[in-house]
Amino acid sequence: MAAVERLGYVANGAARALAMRRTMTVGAIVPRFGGSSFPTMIQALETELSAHGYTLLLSAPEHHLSKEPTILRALLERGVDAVALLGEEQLAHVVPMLSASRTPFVMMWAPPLSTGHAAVGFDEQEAAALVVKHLSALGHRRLGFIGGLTADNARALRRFHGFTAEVAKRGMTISETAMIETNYGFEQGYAAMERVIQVLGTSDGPTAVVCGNDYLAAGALSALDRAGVKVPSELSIISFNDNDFAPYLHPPLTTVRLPIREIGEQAGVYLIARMRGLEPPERSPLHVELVVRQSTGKVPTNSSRRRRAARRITR
Amino acid sequence: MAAVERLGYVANGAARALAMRRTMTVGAIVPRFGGSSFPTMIQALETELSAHGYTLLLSAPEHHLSKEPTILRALLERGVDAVALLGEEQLAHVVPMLSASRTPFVMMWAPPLSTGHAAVGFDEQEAAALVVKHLSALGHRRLGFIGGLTADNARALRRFHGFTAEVAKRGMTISETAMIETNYGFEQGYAAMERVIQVLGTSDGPTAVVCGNDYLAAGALSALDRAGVKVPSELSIISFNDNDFAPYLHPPLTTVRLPIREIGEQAGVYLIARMRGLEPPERSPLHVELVVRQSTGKVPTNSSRRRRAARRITR
DNA sequence: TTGTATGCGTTATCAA
DNA sequence: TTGATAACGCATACAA
Repeated sequence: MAAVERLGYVANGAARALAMRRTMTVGAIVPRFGGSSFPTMIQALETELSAHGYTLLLSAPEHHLSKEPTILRALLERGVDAVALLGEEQLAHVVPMLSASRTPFVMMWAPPLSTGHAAVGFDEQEAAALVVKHLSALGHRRLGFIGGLTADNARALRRFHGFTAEVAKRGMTISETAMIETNYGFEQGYAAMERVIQVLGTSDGPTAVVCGNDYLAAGALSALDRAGVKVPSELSIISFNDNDFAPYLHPPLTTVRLPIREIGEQAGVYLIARMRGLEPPERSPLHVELVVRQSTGKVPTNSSRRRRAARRITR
Repeated sequence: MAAVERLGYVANGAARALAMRRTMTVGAIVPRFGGSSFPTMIQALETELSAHGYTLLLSAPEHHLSKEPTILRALLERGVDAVALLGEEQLAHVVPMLSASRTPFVMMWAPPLSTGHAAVGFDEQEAAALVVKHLSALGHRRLGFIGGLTADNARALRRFHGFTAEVAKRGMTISETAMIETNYGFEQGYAAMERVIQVLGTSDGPTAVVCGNDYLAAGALSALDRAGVKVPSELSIISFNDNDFAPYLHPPLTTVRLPIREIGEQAGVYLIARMRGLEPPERSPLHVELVVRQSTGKVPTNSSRRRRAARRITR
């Protein structure tokens, strides 16, 4: 080791990889990486991997389903020992290629058991249900939803389904013009809320709107502010908290906190076990959590007024 | 190629790297990656690299100056053809190791010529000066600054210096209690602004506060909202726009837009040229830009009142 | 054009 | 324990 130090010797990983038949490298394919909440997940993944001597090879295609098999191929040619993918929707060639090369892989932010492959995620529908329940408890009966594009985003789709299912289950109604699908982003949230504002107070108007993520929520809040609509007394907003900043918005929103860091962490743990030929440890389910930051937002209804009156009497 | 397709053949990159003496891989060391504005930069870098057949090996140490030479070493052992570093402050061993292995490297988000090494960044002091000039033009005379920790963050330090220098140059004054250094973050911005609120209206109180990035700004806005302070009529806020969301806050802030994506892009272009043994193209300087989103925020002064009166008379 | 041998730097195997 | 040697899979230079 003294000689190593003195001569500045650095091992040749290519030669080592050739002889050992492993590169101590893990690939990740994460589309639309910048401007999303994926970096948090990737940071956690990288931390876990590097703690065990692995290095992360990151591919960040600009478009999700960029049709080229070349991305995964490039990773496999680099000899990655395992691969982490984003989402369960993968191009047809992906899984076969991975299987053919006997490369362990895991799908991140995907429903655990749906595809038959290893996946780590949380129950997005439950998260949406949590939100609807909360609004229901506050007395809201008519809701809107500003969410991501469901066509190319399975996560947005699950949130949307969770939302509509719970609304139906509770006999609540949906404001048609306040059901908006759009790209994630501030401008998009702003534009969407501008449309919702048109129907506020009308028979189609919602008393609460669920935002698919905090970028949308921030934009929506801006639009409401500009229009002079009071949050949450005139319209309640609640948001999925992809980026953990909705609770700090102005006014702070009630949110569902999503375990994003944990996805990366568990994905790392899983892959490391697989690469070592060990049985991956039982994964503890990831929990979503409602974080209430608004004290108001309760919609007074006749029945709740009656209950309050009744309570007073009992005392 | 038909046989390749049929047999599912995938080249062995390790063997290829051994023979070719290059891996077509670039390493990046980017500390505190999640929750920062670095992902935008990295996405751009990766896009540029992958367009030329290179793959990105990402290291994301949790702490900036994690004392271990092992991070760079791991990258070099993987045989990266080039390395991208964040910032100009590097551990003593970094540059020597890179030079010894004759690995091209570039420092991202660093002042272009200060270190004698290749660096791509923008003039952060100019950005700060732009902000101060703007506030000065609005009539502000007494400013505060809520910024990042300057001790371990050269970028925050440059912004701070640019701010104080321009304030001094213009004969403006500084509100001592409104000069706050803290970690970037919503909570931190909130807490910092709470302290500033204490002195608002007093002789030490600022009429405008510059926020070191948009996380801080969002927190600060929340604190102001809670305290019932009107923005910008009672206190103006302006922010460096690391994450491009300050313009969409509530109320939208005037910001300095920073060319973050462009850093990654130029770093990629530079490294690719170096790896090919070509002379890197002349780099066009990266420009910061003031984005005004607040129509108000003007502080009425005696002189401006006089001017307005004068104008009225002229008509 | 097609085939063959050698080197790349390490690990692993086997013999001493 | 130490030393020599054969893979590892590809690129390249050279020969046919």
